[in-house]
Amino acid sequence: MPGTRQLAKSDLSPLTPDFFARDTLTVARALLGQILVRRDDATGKEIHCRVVETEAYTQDDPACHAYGRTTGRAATMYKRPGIAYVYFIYGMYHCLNVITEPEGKAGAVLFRALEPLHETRGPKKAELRTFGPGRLTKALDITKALHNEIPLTDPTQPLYLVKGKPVPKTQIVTTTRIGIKEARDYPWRFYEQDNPWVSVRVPSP
DNA sequence: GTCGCGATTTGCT
DNA sequence: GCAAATCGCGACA
Repeated sequence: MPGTRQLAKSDLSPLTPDFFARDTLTVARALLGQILVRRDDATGKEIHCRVVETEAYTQDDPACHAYGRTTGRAATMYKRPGIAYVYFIYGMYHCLNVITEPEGKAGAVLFRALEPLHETRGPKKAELRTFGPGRLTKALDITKALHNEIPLTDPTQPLYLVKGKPVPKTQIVTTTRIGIKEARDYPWRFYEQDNPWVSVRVPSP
């Protein structure tokens, strides 16, 4: 269909396992600007969100669930790159991560904030409250029971990632992670500068 | 089996 | 600013 403004198929191409089978910090930055798709199979409706804030967790990182552990929930972090790691926290919230590094090496990126692409109102009045790791899973109905360990590289899944426009390096803010005791000083949180959907911004000078 | 606490959010002081 | 909500997981017995 020449001349139409319909999205080209390549615009919806999923991220591949190769994208995730890299250094966790690289993936955490590269994920900014990519698109998370949530499909409701009952209605066929899809919600598309840009990734605007991430955090990295690695095997050698004292704040990581897989630090010194290979069993229990930590086992997920050693599995195939590109699958989801969803855990339940504080008795009421789920957190969404994607597994990184080659299989056998633990690593994950936590999704901390998303920008819903068809949300017309700002974060404060938004129907979809997708800023903050606990809020975004609630807004998109993401749960451990339904979504843990599903491949986010597979568009037949109700939750998956497709290619977006990467956020340029100059627009990425690098800072410390939120809500952890260990390794508080690691600069392993990344977000898109000036994006209103970011959960916690570094105080401006 | 029991205990303490967490990659959070909200509401109240 | 601070504490409550609320339960799975990991540590220890």
